[in-house]
Amino acid sequence: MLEGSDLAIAREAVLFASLPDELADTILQRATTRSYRRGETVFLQGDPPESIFVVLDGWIKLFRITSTGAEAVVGVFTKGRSFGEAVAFAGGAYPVSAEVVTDSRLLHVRASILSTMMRDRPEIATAILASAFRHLHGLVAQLEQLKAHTGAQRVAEFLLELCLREKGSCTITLPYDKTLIAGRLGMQPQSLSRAFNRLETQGVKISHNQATIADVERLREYMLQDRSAPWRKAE
Amino acid sequence: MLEGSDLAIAREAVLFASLPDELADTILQRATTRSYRRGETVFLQGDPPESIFVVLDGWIKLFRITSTGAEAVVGVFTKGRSFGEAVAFAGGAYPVSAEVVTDSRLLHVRASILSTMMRDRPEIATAILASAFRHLHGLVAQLEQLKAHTGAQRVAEFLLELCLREKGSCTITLPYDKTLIAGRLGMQPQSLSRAFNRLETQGVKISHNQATIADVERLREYMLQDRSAPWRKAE
DNA sequence: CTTATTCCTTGACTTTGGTGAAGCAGCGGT
DNA sequence: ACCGCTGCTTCACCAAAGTCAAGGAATAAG
Repeated sequence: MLEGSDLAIAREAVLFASLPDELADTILQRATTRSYRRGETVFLQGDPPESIFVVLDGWIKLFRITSTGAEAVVGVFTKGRSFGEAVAFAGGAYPVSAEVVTDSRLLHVRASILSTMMRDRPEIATAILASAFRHLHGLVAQLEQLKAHTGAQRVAEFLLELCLREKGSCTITLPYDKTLIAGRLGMQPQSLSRAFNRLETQGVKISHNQATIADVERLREYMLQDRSAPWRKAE
Repeated sequence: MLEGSDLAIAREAVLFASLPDELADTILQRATTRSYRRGETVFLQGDPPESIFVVLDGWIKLFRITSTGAEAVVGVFTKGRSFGEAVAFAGGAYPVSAEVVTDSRLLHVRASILSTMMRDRPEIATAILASAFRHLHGLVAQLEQLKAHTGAQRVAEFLLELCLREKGSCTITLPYDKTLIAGRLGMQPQSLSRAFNRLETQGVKISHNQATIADVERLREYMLQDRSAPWRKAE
C-alpha cells in the first residue's frame, strides 16, 4: 500500500522516529495516503478529529478563522511534519483548520488504531507526546517572535530558517506565495513587501520567488538585534 | 501527605479529571507539595525536565528570555492548572522558564513515576495528552489574539475572562500586577495604561487593582469588533 | 515622620505597520 | 493578440504602540 519513498519520509517524522522499526511498520501498514489539490480543505476548525496526518509532499497551512472573519496562520508544514496528534486523543475538536497550499500528498493514520495499539505499546504514547511537544515548542517560538521582533526581523528569521548555510552567501527559493508568508509572519502582504525592501540594506535581494542573502552572518546579526538597538548605531 | 483540600484541587485539574479515582489517588499519594515565595524560580528554560507541576495556590508565570534579553510571557497559571507535562516525556529541555509571581504552593509529580505507571495504565498517557492539548489550544488562542486584535481589545478579552457574569455589570480584582498583565498581553506597561484609558469609553473603570465593567455585553461587543470597523462608525 | 523604592501613569515624540487605492506584471483562456 | 484574473508592489495616510523622560502614589525602611 505504502511506497518505499513514502515510508522513508514517514519514518523520519518525529512521530515515528523514536519507535522501533517493527512497531512503526505495523502502524504504517494500516495507514493510507491521499493526494490533495491546492486549495483543498483537510479539516475545519471544530471538526471531530479522526486522523493524524503526516505530510509526504507539498505544503499544508494550519490557520484559525477569528470571530470577525480574519485569518490567523498558526503553522505551515511540509514533508516529514505531522499534525493533529494531540487533539486526536484529547477528545474535543480541531482548534484550527487545515488547507492545502500546494498540491500535496498526506498520510492518514486513524487515531482509533493508535488508541488501540497504545494499550499494549505505551511507547506510542511517548512518541505522540514528543510530536505534540514539538508543536508546543513551535507555537512558543512564534509567540516569542511576534512579541519581541519587528516585521523585518521576523522575515529575516524566516529566510535564515530556509537557508542551510551557516555563513557566506545563500540563495533560497521561497516555498509558497508571499501572501501566505505574510500571514505566517503575522503581517499584511504590503508590510512584507516593505520588510523585503528594508532587508535590501542588509544584503538581501528578492526577485520573483528567489531570495539571495549576501552575508548570512550579517543577516543573523540583524535578526538578533534588540528592538531599541538600531538607533544606537546613529550615535 | 496531601491535604484534603489540595487533593480536591488536583483532582479537578485536566491532568487527572479523566482518570478513575483509584488511579488518580495512587499518583497523588506519590506526589509532593512545596511552598514558594514570590520571585522564586521553579525551573529555567533549558533545564532537564523532571516533574510535572500542578498549581495548588498562587500564580505562576511561564516565559521565555529571548536572545536579546527581552522577556516574552507565554502563560500565567493559577489554581488547578498544570504545566510541564509534554516536555517531561518528550525528552529534551524545558522550552520556557517558570517563575512564581505571588506566594504559591505547587504539587510536584515526578515524571519517572508517571512513565513507569504508563506502562500498565495507558489511560495516563491520554490524560497527559489532554493536558498538553489544552496548552496547545491556549497558545493558538494567544497567537490569534495577538495577530487579530488591538491592545485595547486584548485587555477587554482579558477582563472578560476574569468576569464570571454573562451580562450586566461586574467588578474584578486584577489577579497580579499590571506589569505582568502587560507582558501576558504582549505590550508595554505604558500601553496597558493607555488601553485602560481607552476602555473607559466602553464603560470600564480601573482603580488600584479593581476593575469595574459597567456593561459586560457592550465590552464583549467591543472586543469582537473587526480591526477596521471603528472608523466606519464615523460615517 | 522622612526617605527610598517600586510600581503606575502621563506626556511628547517616533516608528511600525495597517488601510485603501492605484498600478503593474505574469498567466491562462478564448 | 486580447482580455481578465490574480498576486505583488508602491503610495499616501493614519492609527497603534514603543521609547524616553518625568512625575505621582503607595509601600517599605530608616
